Parts: sequence; structure tokens; C-alpha cells
Amino acid sequence: MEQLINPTDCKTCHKKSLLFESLNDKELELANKNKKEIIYKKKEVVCKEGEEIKELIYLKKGLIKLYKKGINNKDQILTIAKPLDLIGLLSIFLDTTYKYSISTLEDSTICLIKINFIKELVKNNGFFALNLLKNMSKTYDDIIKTTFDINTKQLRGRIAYIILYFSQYIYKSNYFILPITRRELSELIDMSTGNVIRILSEFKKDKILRVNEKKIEILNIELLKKISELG
Amino acid sequence: MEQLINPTDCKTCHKKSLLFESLNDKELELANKNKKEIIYKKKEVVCKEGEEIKELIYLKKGLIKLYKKGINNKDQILTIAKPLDLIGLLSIFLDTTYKYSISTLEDSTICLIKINFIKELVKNNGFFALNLLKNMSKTYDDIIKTTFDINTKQLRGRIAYIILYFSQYIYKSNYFILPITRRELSELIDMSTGNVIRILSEFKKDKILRVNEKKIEILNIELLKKISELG
DNA sequence: CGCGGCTTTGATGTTCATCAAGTAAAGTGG
DNA sequence: CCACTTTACTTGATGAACATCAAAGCCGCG
Repeated sequence: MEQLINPTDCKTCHKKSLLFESLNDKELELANKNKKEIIYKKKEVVCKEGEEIKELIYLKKGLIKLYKKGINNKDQILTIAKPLDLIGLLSIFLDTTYKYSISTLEDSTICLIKINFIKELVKNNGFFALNLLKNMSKTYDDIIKTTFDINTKQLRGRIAYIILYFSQYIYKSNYFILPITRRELSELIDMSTGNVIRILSEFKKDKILRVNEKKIEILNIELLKKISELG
Repeated sequence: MEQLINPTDCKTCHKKSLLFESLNDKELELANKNKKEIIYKKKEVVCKEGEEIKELIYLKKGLIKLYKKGINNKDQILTIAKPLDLIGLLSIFLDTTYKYSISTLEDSTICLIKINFIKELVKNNGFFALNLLKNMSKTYDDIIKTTFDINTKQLRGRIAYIILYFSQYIYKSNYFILPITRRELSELIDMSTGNVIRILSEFKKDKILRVNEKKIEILNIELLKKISELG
């Protein structure tokens, strides 16, 4: 189960990133008082759509998915967030309840920062407000761009795209261990589970990928990029 | 062609909406100096993806579409914005060039407000910053929600959804004149032009809609809603 | 008046989801 | 630690949903 840990002081936290870099010592001290740090195991639910928003969710370590519940147990994954992504920011200024659910794909450490404190910061610290706008803009734009890209491709292009996404954006390596199931892959790139498996097998047969369960290695990145671009 | 007009003073402009409501007199005066007001005719291009962003685009009157250029002349429309929507806000804090193109669907009046002035406001006026965050959040969330909704429906559901969208969200009437061509409709809800026409004809035959070129009247709104919901 | 763009309809073919059936792996409880 | 259950993975066959293409009519505009 989730577990509260002996937390890092915001002042010395190396993960504070863009978000808190514009805070002075006094503000960091306040931040520290207004946050809690929680460790989640893999596959735990951080928040559910519909729940009340009280805190900003900040991923310090690990990997999470942001998704919407669908009918008959088939969800739709909007995006996958890695550390320093400000994913829990979405719509917190607008609504009082979450529009999306979040769960962990790996063991993760999450900071929860009280919403009201964030709002005070926005009012009192102009640089923080600008940073927040920038950050939020980027998160949203990435989601829109990815959704757009995936929608305009056919199945082989989608698989190529998402493999490149994990390789380049998340793991920065040609070899990685897929953090999600084939079924979740299908929910991320909007296709049937059967076809995810089928096309991964094709790529394996064509010597584009080495695939062994969750272990994936890109063998022919040029061809993979071409397939991704051409759709 | 586009045309600069004798502009309204920001201080007395009734269209300043949420965005500028938190400004004091001095700030409104400055706003006035940092904006220009332009009238566009129908089907003019306001900005193109790739162009440098210098100003925030604020729609005062009319209707515009936000889209991405696709291959072989087939674009993808992200959203349609009506007055007071802060559509030109997207990604201006992040990038120096537009990621999307904007063109008018009706004769429109647009205010262009210098980016640097907006950034100064964010830094100096906390309430303005909060409003901006809220506004931006809403714009983005709406785009994500609409895209999501449309993707999860089949063709008949998409047509029903978009007709209801125009009827309820844009024109607030069961009778309206479609501001876009059949082809643009297809770009907005991601299907072929042929099928847009085919399904509109079916709805006409089934007495759900009265369709006469661009003139549309909803005859059976209950059924239309059901088709939209069930996908 | 003729050209180009928008609209319409039908015929054809492709892409893809769905389903079934079977195997492997991973939890679960005694 | 083993039997049991569940969950994930895999492959193939089938058909539905949808795009594409062609041909023809319409309208506005130079």
C-alpha cells in the first residue's frame, strides 16, 4: 500500500525542477509545510476521476499513467508522465474534481502540494506564475500533439511511433523494458490488443525489433522512424 | 483584406471578459496602448503554424477555426472558437512560433495584444495570472475532451455530436446556418467527406434533421442526443 | 461561358475490430 | 509448495466499418 515517508526538505530537494526554482527561502519553507510525500508501489491508483482535488500531484520518481475510464473495462490512456512532469496540474484551476485518473506504472514517489498554497504563490510570485503557465502549456501541448500524431497514422505507424516514444522520450536508450502490458499499449495508441501483438510480431519477424515479453530492443531505427513518419 | 479599425478603448470594451476584468485603470490604459484591433473577412488567414508569435490573439467578434495543415490539402481542425474564447493563448508561453494555424469562418474582429505586455501582467498582477491559468486550462481541456469524445464514437455518433455542438455551444438554437463546408466538417470530426454527406442525408431521411445546404434544423433532438451518446 | 470548388451517390476494396480458442505466466489460498 | 484461478499473451478466421475513387450535377466567379 501507499506509504508516507520521511520527506525531503523542499529547500534541498534536487527534484524541485522548474516549478519551484523561482521560490525564495521563505516560500520554500512554506512549500515544505504544505506538502506531503508518498511512496506508491507499482499499479496503485493515485487518484480517480470525479474525486475532489485538494492537492497538486507532482511526480518525483517513477512513472505514472493518466487515463480516462471507458466502458467494459477498456480505458483510454491520455499520456504517460515521467519525473518532473507536472501532470497533476491539469484542470486544477478550473474544476474541483479530477477529470482523469492516475495510477503508477512503476514504484513511484509523489509529492502532494496543497492547491491553496499554489494559488497563493501564483498571486504573489510572478515568476512562479509564468513558470507554471509555461509548464502547463507544455504538458497540454504534448498531449494534443501526441493524440494528433497517433490519430493520423495507421496501425504499423502507431506502433513504430510509440516504441520510438518510449525509447527516446522516456528511457533514452534503444533497449528498454516496456512498463505497460500489451493491453495498455492498445489503450495508449487506440487500437485492439490483438493488433498490437500482431504488429509487434511482424516487426520482430522483419528484424526491426527484438521482442521478448516486455524486453524490447530497436534493431533498425531508421526503418522504424520511416514507418512512424509515413503513418 | 484585413483592415485596421478605429478601435474600442479597452477601458470601455464590453468584450474584455474574464481576461481583463482584474486589471486596474492604469493597466487597462497600458493594455490599450499594447493592442491593435483588426477586422477580417470570412475565410481569411489570421496566422499560420510556424510563424513567429508576437501577440496574443483574442477573438472579439465572429468565429474562427484552429487547425493543423495536413498532407494533400486535407487539414485537421482542432477546435472552433467563438468570441471571448482565448484561443490564441495556446503555447504562447512556451514557444516562439505558432503550432497551429487560425482562419476566420465568419467576418471577425480580433484584438492582438503584445506578448511581452501579457507576460508583464502575469508577473505583476496575481489575479490576472490566476484568471489566465483558468482560461487556458479550460481551452485545453475542452479540446482534449472533444477530441476524446469524437474518437470514441462511430460516424453517426460523430455527426450527431457535432450538430449538437453547433446547436448548443455555438448558436444556442435548434436552427442554425452551418459556418463550414462539408469538407471542413469532415476535417473537424475526422472522417471522409463522402460519409459526412451520406450520414447527413440519412438523418434527413429519418426526420432527425431538416437539411438544406448550409441551413440545418434539429427536428428530433432526443434521438440525436441518443445517437451522440451511444456512439 | 467555362473553370474550379463544393456537393452528392454508388461501387469497390482495405483496414481494422471482434471473437474464439489455446498457451503461458503470475497470483492466490490451502 | 502445489493446485487453482485469474490475467496476460498469441494466432487465425470473419465480417463490419469506413475510406477511396469515379462520375455527374450544381453553383459562383472571373
